[in-house]
Amino acid sequence: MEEALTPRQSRILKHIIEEYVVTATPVSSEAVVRRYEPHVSSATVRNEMATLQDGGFLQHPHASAGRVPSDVGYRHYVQYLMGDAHLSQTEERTVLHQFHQVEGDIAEWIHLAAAVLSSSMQMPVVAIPPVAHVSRLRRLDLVEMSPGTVLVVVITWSGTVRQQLIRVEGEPSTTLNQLAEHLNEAFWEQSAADIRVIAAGWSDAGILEMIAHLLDDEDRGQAANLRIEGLSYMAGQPEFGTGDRLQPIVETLERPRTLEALLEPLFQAHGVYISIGQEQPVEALRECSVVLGTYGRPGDISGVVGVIGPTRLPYWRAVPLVEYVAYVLDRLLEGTLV
Amino acid sequence: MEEALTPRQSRILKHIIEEYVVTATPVSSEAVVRRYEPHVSSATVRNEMATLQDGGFLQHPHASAGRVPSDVGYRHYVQYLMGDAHLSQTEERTVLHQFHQVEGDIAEWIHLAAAVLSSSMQMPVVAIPPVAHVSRLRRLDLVEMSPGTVLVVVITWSGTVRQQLIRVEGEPSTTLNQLAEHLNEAFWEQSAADIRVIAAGWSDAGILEMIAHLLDDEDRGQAANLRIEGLSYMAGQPEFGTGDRLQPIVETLERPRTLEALLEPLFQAHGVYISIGQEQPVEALRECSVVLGTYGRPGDISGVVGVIGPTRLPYWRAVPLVEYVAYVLDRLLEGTLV
DNA sequence: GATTAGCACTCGGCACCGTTGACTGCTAAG
DNA sequence: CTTAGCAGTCAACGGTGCCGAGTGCTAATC
Repeated sequence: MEEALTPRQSRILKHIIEEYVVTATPVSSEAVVRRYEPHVSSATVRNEMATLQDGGFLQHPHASAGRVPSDVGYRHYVQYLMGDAHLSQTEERTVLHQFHQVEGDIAEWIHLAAAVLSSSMQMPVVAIPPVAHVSRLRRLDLVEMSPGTVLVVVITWSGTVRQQLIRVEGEPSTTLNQLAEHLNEAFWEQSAADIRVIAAGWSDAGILEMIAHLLDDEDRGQAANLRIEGLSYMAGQPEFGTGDRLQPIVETLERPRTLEALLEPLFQAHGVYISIGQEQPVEALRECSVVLGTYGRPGDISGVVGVIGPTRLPYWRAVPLVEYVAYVLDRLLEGTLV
Repeated sequence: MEEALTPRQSRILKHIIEEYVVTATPVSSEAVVRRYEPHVSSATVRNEMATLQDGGFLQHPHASAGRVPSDVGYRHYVQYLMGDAHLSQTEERTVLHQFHQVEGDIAEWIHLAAAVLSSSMQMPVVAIPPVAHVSRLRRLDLVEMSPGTVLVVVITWSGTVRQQLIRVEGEPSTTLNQLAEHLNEAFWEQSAADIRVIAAGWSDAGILEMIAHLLDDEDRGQAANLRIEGLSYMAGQPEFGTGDRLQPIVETLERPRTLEALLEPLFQAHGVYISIGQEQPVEALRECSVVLGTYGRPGDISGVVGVIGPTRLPYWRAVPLVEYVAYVLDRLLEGTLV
């Protein structure tokens, strides 16, 4: 274990990070003195920077360049140096106001959350609508689309709606409503597992399996609903300027599977979660960081919103913003938006 | 108007395009002779190439480079030179087989169509689920989510499901099912316009307007459902290798509005539609081409699938592939998949 | 008249190179 | 512990010259 940082070292690290995040170029000792620490000489700062580098907080691209924060440096920053920033009153009001506009529409919530985050951060965004840990049936509908084809619509406890077409052998359509009513009574508030248990000793197991499957689907259904927006912002980042650097990252972000893996731990946790560079489980995102926030009730109905960017991302803005958007979604989900 | 092309000029143009699409580098007269026209000398080909250039079919990046097809050249190619390529039997079977796997699930159809196209073409893909020109109500559901909050679920004639939360003043929930039943009877097969007319002379206009709005939504709802996938492939294209070229394009493709504009004409038409480079209405896509296919019944229920890439795209593969995928979706939509 | 060989010409790309300037690390003095 | 001073390092930059790919033209040939 290294020595703890002196107050001045902490300050210098903080300055370097905040400078580098903005300029995207290595920070020199001169720059630190000029902009932040005018009472010491650049030589002093150089000594401190060398110490910080030994501690693993900074990197040195080459001899005649300034310093760049390392993943460890960023981690230290978000844990000890950043403080807990908040949005300003007016910013909070602006965000809230936008959500007021779409109060009723679940699908729009998550869309808007993505839009707010990505336009404000100028970075890609992931947003997952509220999904239930264990889905229970709230309502079932059977609608005849054409002779022999029935649309099964399942509404889950969390308000997600899923549908699937199935074919049936020529049954009189009058039965359909009655059948739906019957199933609704029988399986109200049941989970996929429950339904499967009952289905075992049932004659018409086919449609029940389908219903159970649709409920299942929601559990692992983040993939379907998981949406990433603002990928174009990645192309604007100087570290990913060339196509060959950019392509694997965008490809990874487009694939729902890897994102799912990225978000997996979140469904247990609560609050804001930050993963920086190498900490990432996903290989291709080794030069990226994510700031994620959960909303809803962990283990029950919950979702995730967050931003993704290069490790050089303005954590001090991302964290409070994600925090606040998650908070608003939380309240929306509780139906208590004032 | 220029002279019509001689057969040999046509052949050379065709060769140059097919070569350039694969190699992405200007094609020299020597290359044409070597690979395609061994019975004439390079000087002859040069003369023909000069003529083609005068006709506007080719471009000449600089004096010591080969020729590159122009937009006019590509247009000529797809109209007269390409012929009507088809997928091989085995390719068709492969595609069909994949669709068999997900026969029941509407949402999966369009997803799969996108996956098939983008993985086969290695290019971005747009895919719009079937939307109705005029949506009619097939079924309505009212589900109480929590006291005072009701989820309105609308199933349209084309099988799209849309939902929205509304708040109501403390009404006994027993009425809710009856109310839904009542509304279902009253508005079965009605369009948004119809409902609005009736709503005018009705006491409880709020919920009716909501229902009408959800039906409206589907009309302009392409935006919500419009999905573009495989953006990462754009980063792999040599013409968009640098971030500053790539960014405006990806940004444009991510914005549903501009895509909608791009697809607008399609909802009237039928068959495969090709737009090349400058022909595009969208400014930022001046160096891109799209190959789009419609499925469904034009003017009624229809959707669009297609690929987007640099003008240098393998039209001879894109066209039959899009054609076939659209054809399969067509049949799926008719419920006649064998 | 169409084709072709031959040749001069053009121009982008690349490697090379010295210069510049931005920073650092070190040392020795304060 | 701090600081001034200085030598050392290295990326970036602009210039130069060469190479080679590929053309356009011309004159000879079929």
